[in-house]
Amino acid sequence: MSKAADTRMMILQKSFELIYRKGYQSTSIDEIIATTQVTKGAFYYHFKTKDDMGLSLITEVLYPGMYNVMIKPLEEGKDPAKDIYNVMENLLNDFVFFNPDYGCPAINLIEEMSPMNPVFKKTLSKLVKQWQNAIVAALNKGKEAHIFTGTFVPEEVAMVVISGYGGVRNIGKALGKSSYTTYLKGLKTYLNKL
Amino acid sequence: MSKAADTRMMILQKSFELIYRKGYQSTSIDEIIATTQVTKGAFYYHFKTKDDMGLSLITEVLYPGMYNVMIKPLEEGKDPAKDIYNVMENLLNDFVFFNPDYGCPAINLIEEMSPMNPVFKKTLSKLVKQWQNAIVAALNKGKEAHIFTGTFVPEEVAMVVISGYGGVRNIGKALGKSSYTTYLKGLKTYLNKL
DNA sequence: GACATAACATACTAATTGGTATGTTGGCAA
DNA sequence: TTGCCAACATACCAATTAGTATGTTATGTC
Repeated sequence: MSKAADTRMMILQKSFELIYRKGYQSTSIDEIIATTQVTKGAFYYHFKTKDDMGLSLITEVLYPGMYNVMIKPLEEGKDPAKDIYNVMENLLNDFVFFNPDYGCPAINLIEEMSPMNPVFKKTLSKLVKQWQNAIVAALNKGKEAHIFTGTFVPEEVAMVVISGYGGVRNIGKALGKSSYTTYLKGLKTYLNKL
Repeated sequence: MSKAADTRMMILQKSFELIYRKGYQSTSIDEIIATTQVTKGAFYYHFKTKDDMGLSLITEVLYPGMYNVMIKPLEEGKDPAKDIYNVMENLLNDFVFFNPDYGCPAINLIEEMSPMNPVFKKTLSKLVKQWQNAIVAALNKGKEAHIFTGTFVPEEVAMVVISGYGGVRNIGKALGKSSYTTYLKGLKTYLNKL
């Protein structure tokens, strides 16, 4: 990677951390260049506008990171109920970078930016749809393998699961990490009844 | 109500609408006084700071409004599973003031303000806890009346339900109102299996 | 080593922010 | 009718915002 690409990626990563903790609109360019030790000229050489940087951040940092944790395990796994639960537990408990106080960077951005900016909305909705598709595909694979006892609509289960994640990330900001534990127990019971 | 109290409440309600659509930090005092036709002097006569207004907004506008829709029906109802579903459907579909694009004002404020301001966090967490308690109480009443066939932990079910709401309000911002419909179907199936 | 351009650096700007200082006015008690 | 204070109104301010104009320096190519 060239030095310029290094600089660019460094700006994106540090910005990602700042925005994760403070929100997109509340993170100023001045603060970003202060923490990255990069000058304003350098910043605007790499990114046309703040939103250009924000969108690059989603596609180049958030997107790949989320794919590895939220989607890949579902594509590779064999027992959907267990796989979904493990993905969720991994997301909620094992990511030390993800703090209950600050929630999930993807959920935060959806919350803040979807109503403000249609380009953000579209970019972020892709992420949600991909997760949704991965969960539905996993459940359908499980159905074909006859490992479920009841009947259910995979799309509906996927929506309940995804919403649960987004919501517990939100509730966790107010009530703390104990929300995660309680939610995970409830999720396990739910998935086992499928 | 005195004229001064009228002015104060009018500021709170108009601010509530603005903040609901734009977020708390992105809604400026200047914009509030422009839409309320109230001068800056009047605003700062009624509220010490912006945060003072924000907190008043939560306790005096958001809180009472949410109580009527989220908690009261559960206290009065007889069939918890049905009651919980009805509250949710009512919240998601019947409130014309609540737009999928802008989500839920309470959830939005939790998302944005809990990490930034401990006073907001505490004030908002009360709202969540009250809803949680109401759901748990309703489920326990149902258990005593032996209307459930399975066994479950009410606290866990409450967390799954609350999280589901917060999450689908989030996802809905990205994917639109169809998320609500799918989620509600999944929720109904879930509640019927209790 | 000359030259071009990529990769930055510095200094500025106009607009917006929350908040304040200092007014003015309307209504009610004495 | 006078005096007083609640309830506003106006004019300002320092700090911060995203973005720009105009530099300088590093780096690869011939």
